[in-house]
Amino acid sequence: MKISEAAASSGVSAKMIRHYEEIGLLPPNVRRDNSYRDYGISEIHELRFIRRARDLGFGLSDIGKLLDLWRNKARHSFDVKALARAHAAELTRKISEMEGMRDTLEQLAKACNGDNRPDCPIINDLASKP
Amino acid sequence: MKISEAAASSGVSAKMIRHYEEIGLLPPNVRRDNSYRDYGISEIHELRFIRRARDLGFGLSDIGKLLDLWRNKARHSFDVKALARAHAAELTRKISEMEGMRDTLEQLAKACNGDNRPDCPIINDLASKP
DNA sequence: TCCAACTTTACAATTATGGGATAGTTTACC
DNA sequence: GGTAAACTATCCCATAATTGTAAAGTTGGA
Repeated sequence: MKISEAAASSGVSAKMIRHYEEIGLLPPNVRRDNSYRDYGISEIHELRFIRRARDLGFGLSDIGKLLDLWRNKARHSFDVKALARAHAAELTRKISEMEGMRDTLEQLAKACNGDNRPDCPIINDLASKP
Repeated sequence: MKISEAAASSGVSAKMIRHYEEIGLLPPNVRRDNSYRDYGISEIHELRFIRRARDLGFGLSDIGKLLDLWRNKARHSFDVKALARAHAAELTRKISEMEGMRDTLEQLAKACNGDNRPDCPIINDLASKP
């Protein structure tokens, strides 16, 4: 299977497949005589694994660890669980942070007339906070 | 006031002050004879404005627009409000996305034994989603 | 005067992805 | 068989915001 087919059936762009290979997330691909990369079913599975992990917000560093665990049949599920929980906690932290921003913004926007005059609590807040 | 003092009293690092100047967010700073940048009260206020906007998650492009509005005494508050609401909506969108990730992860983690055995619903999910 | 602490500029790294250029290869069609 | 479209390869650049580092010049106090 050529790279564009692998991309289509994994949901990872050809550009990214090459990139993941370059940074060592994927092992160097065997080339055919024409120097084209060649992909089989197992590579497609790896790419889908990466794609799903990306969709869940994992960073490439975590994905590398998850791939190692996946490949390791002697893995301990608590290692996987720890990675998942740590990432979930980080997501929760970011969510809280963003909720704080959004709530502040909504509060300020609610207090803003939104008319043709210049007076605006939003600008005032930005300008006056020490 | 030298740059490190401006940094200390605005909460924006010296590095970032120079960067904001370079990308045009701040006007070119008047230099003293020694080529050192010199800051006064009004510059500190601008820097604090930027810092507060960053704390609310605005991107530098939006911050540029907000600074223009702030400087423009003939501004219309609805322009400010529109920026704030658009950013709040974007935050909400990202929050939802991340909540989805987190909830999926927590659900999978809950179903994972987290013991010494390899079986793990998290890995299974990553490996099996098409 | 000398040294520490500062400032300057310039360049690189980070994270993950996309865009483009150029050169070589395959494939489909005539 | 030849030609053109479509593909692949590699390389460099760009994004957004921030930090780090290095080299060279400046200040200020002992």
